Amino acid sequence: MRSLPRSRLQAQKATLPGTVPEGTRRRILETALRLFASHGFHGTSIRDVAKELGLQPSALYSHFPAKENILAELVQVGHETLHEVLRTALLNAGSEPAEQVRALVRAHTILHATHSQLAVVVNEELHALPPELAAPALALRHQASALLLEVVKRGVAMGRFSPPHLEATAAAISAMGVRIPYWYEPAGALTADSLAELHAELALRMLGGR
Amino acid sequence: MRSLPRSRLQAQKATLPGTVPEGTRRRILETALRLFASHGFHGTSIRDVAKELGLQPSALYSHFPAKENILAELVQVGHETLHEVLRTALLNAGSEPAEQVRALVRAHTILHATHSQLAVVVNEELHALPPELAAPALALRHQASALLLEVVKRGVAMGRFSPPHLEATAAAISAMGVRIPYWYEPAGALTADSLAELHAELALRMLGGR
DNA sequence: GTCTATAGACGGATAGAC
DNA sequence: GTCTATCCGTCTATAGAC
Repeated sequence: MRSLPRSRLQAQKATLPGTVPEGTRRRILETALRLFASHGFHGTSIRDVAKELGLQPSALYSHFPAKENILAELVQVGHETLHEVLRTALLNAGSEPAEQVRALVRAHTILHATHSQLAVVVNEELHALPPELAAPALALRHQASALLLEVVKRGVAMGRFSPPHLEATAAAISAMGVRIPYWYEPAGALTADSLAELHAELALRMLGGR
Repeated sequence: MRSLPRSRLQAQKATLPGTVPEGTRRRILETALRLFASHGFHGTSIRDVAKELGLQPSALYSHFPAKENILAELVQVGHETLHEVLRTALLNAGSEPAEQVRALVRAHTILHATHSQLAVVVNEELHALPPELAAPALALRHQASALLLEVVKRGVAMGRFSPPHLEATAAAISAMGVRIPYWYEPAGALTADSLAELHAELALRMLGGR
């Protein structure tokens, strides 16, 4: 990345959710997260990450066996966080399908609005991992998308929802969240909580739930 | 790209819309489109493109001055096509806001469903271009998104729509289309036309237009 | 317009001292 | 755990013959 052309995302804080302990290892992950989000995995070199941290390139190999393992850990943390956040939201929601959809969409929206860079890396750079490193994250992803689909199906069965198409509507609801990093500005007038309410409302409209 | 890890998209036909004449130049663009969509711009080398075409790497430089000019042309064609398709759709629609939204969403959906690879490259690899090469495409993109926003605003002013939030709802409508390449399978049961109708319906539900 | 050959920079990763 | 130094493969791009 000698040229440093454009940046995919404005370089924000790059905070890492989850339970990664403080230290150089975590600083590597946070720096790589920021650079991968801006320039992509293949557009970022080990030297770029090291320079940003004031380290020599070889120092990184005391913390990760290879460059792709840095990405793998980011992707894994991202998927674990998503899955955890959705699962908790659903557990804390009532039994009414509309409330469950609200809870899922709110959690999905807030996660994407507050961890934009991780969302971008998880969604755009997963393909750079060899299958064996991507597999655990893919399994979590399928579980997460199944959560919404099941709630929607149950709502339809109970006569609460009337979406024009199950999978396409679930995909549209999910798409709202996934696209947040590309237009939403946290510093703007719209708070993450407000956006979460908005998306919940739009989801229920799509489902015919109101 | 010695390792060839994962592929972001199933390798389809990779047809190029627009008016690029037949010949080696076009074959380069189509091959690069397929490889950029699968492995990204930085994950694809000039050698990869040449090998796929049965050419030597140096032969490509008779057609393009540099690798980034191949991407720039793909990005430009993609944005020109999008803008043209939306403009035409709007011209052929009536004056009723709901019909105009239907027309825009239908066109947006069909383009993304039938040119998935170009959509992916346009959306995920634009950042790899230096600003001066990306600028014309960015201008077209802003024009295109303004089309939807203006129709929505007019519909609100006429009392036809009642979206919970102008920009967020327009973003959600656009997101449906942009995410198509990541889940829709053209060979499946859902045709592009059916999906277009579905998305138009979902858009009008979000707008409170029915 | 395509070839062979290669220049010259940059890539990931390792060896070994401290 | 970080450093210096380096290996060596791949990268984009060019030179020059045909």
